[in-house]
Amino acid sequence: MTAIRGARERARSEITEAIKDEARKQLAAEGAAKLSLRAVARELGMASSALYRYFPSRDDLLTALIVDAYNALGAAAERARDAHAEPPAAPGTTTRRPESGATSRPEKAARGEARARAAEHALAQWCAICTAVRDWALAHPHEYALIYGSPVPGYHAPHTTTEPAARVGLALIGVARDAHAAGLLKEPAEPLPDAVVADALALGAELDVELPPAVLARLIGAWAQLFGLLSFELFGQFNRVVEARGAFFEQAVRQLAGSVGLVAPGPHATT
Amino acid sequence: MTAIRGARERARSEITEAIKDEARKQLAAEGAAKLSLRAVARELGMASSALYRYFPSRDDLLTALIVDAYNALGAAAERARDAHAEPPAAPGTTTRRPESGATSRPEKAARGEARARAAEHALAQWCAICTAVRDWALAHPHEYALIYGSPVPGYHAPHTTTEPAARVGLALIGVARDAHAAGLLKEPAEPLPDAVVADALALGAELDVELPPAVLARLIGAWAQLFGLLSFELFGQFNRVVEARGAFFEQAVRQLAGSVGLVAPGPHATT
DNA sequence: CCAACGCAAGAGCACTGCTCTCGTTTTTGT
DNA sequence: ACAAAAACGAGAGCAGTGCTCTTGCGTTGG
Repeated sequence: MTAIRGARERARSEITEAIKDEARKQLAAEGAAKLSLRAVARELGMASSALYRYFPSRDDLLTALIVDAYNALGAAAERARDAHAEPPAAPGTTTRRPESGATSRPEKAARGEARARAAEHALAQWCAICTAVRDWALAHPHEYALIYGSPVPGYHAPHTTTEPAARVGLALIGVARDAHAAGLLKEPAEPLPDAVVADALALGAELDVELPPAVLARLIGAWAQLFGLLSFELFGQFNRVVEARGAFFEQAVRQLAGSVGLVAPGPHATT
Repeated sequence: MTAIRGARERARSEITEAIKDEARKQLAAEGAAKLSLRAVARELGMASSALYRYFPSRDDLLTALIVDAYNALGAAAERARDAHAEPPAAPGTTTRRPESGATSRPEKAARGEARARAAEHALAQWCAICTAVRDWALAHPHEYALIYGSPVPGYHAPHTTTEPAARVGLALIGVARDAHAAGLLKEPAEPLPDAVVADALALGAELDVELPPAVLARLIGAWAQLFGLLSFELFGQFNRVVEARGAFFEQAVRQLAGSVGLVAPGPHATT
């Protein structure tokens, strides 16, 4: 059955993967523009024409690489988020504070401290996602350029790319959603154009996420700024302008978190 | 002299310009990747080899186009800024307010109103620059992709591009500088990493501009976000996410202005 | 006036994406 | 189990590319 007919299909998927691997290698070495089907075939020891059995055109190979890159980046972001997932109030796992007074402290203060810890957690998650995205981009600059640089000329993103492309955006929105559900989000009070509100509501409904339109709008802005910063850094726009790239990025990301309402709480009270 | 020997040189510069024009046409039609020297030569009725007398390689042609694009974009931004330049308190030019009471009003209130008007002007200038940049980008998407998309593979920006590339950034910084000089800038009080402060100070010294490091850092962030927004809009990342692109952009730009300290004053007082 | 230089044209090289054909191998239907 | 059908690999070939080299023509300057 699947084992017999699988022989071919497994060989096919293996070769497909080998082609993509070799293509990725050339991509990392020379960039998307210099990726050559013939060179890939040559390196794999097959005729160039045979490659067309696996990818009907060069653009299709690129599309496959794009999807993979989106998924790799999205996976990196989600991994960072999950590594900073909120621990379910397990005692003893985090920094144990002196419990000398037992429950003598007013419950309100304890709650406030828990809130502060949760808020800090949300902020850490936000920063972790952003840093993971940056790390991935720095490690795979050409793949980053492939997905966030100029689109290839005649190419219109097929539907298969839109879902992987949304993963980091969704991760960021998720952090905000959780914070909002926990009442940790300071909603910005600003007048919003009706059209923007409509877009935000539609987006919130489509993603099934409960967030004020203003927050959603700012999230999209933060999303764009995140990749604006990365594109500028990777594409050389920061040359002779920003030298401490990492520190600047960290700083900008924290400010970004603040702009969507994720505030870093002071030790006791947030002003 | 220059008129006689200019015969050749004028012909040369004319042909150079014709080549760039035709290249721009193909760029706008098909994108940078499909720009072909042979096609340009064909369209101009000359042998492809003749073209190499004017541009030693395809990358050099692209570089010339990049410089031109940076300059066109920068000029558009500066034009928008100058069109919204602060009128030198010429009476009768702006909305004339009723002077019934002559100088009966307290001087302090009049000054406050002038400050509010100036602040509004700075904000208008900021928004005008950003909108002009967006308009240019929407009108010349491929040229925008050429300068703010993925860099061409083997290509490292020569020194001639750095100056034109800085023009819109400088325009934005100029607005902030003027506002700061007029005492209209609300400096953000936030802890800044030392390395970022150092970069900001170095940049401020190099540009000879008096601005607090925090403002400069936020200006760079705003600069990156501006082009992050545009890249996302132009490269299709906003498909099925943001529909009211213009309104969203306007809104984001206003928020950006606020983040660098350019506050839109209320009719009488700023909270 | 003639050498020197700038210029245009053509041929040619190595490369690309892609198509078509032609055997071979593997899968599948009966 | 055998034949039909589908998938596959290799080669030749087409049109196109960037770029180099050589050749001849025209203008420029000593």
